[in-house]
Amino acid sequence: MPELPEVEGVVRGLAPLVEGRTIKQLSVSDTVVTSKSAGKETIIKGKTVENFLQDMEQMQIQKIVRRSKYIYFHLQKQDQPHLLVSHLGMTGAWFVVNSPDEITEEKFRKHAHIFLEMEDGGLLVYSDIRRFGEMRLLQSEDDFPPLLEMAPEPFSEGALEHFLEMAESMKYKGKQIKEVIMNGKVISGCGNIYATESLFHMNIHPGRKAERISRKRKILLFQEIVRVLQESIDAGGSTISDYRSVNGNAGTMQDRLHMYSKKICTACGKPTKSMQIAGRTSVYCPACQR
DNA sequence: AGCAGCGTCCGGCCGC
DNA sequence: TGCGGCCGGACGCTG
Repeated sequence: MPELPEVEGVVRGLAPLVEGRTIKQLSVSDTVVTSKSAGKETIIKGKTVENFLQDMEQMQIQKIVRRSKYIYFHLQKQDQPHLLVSHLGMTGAWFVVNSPDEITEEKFRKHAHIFLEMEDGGLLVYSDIRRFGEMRLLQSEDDFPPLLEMAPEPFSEGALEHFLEMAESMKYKGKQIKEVIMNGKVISGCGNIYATESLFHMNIHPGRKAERISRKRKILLFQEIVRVLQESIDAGGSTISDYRSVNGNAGTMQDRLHMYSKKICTACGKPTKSMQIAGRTSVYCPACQR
């Protein structure tokens, strides 16, 4: 389940392989064609398959950057800038190969959906087992307003201030802290894994109301989130279920997790508990976290 | 207007 | 072995 560190790993892998290259032609899987013609919004959002294929042709990939959990492909065609925004959903992955057979893991090979063929050879493939991922071709961020509402990058100046302002606003102060920190308008890139870990390290119960946490502890919590995200980036992300970096590479952060998917608290040895917060399973230690 | 809650997009995996 | 139920980012819709 890719969160900020995993997406960062994908971007770092992808950028040197495809920046500067031009998409000669492209295709999508029969599955996507069939689903889309049945009226579904499978992977390719806000465009027909036909228009997507036509518009993407001859695009030059200028730059690839991460923004929150999204991958931004800055593109250009006939001097016009475009932006391909890719979200990996639960099970999305990118591969740079010569042929789809080179995708070694069967489930990713079997669920390869978008094929971008480069002018100078090589194939950029998007695979997505559950098809929860998204691909949007825009002129710029302005074409898709939710992107404009994202919180600043957590490592950037102003991110802490933004977090405090949001968390202390009327809208969020009555909400459970885990829901607040997993909200992309409050903090960028913190999903279930890193929210769970940060709250555990801070001994904060995930169900505690935001307003019942002092400003001082909120600041420490924010700093802990940033630290955990950075630790995970340095470890290459967490390889959990279907996350893969470019070409199927794996990270090691899953070995450094202390609470996410644990049955026993790694601090006190007592059994953990789990509750639903904003519809998501939230694991915590009732003894350590208050 | 704004918000809570649900629907959407799915296959893997678990338990019976 | 077959099969129903559960899981989940984030937008979009509904009441």
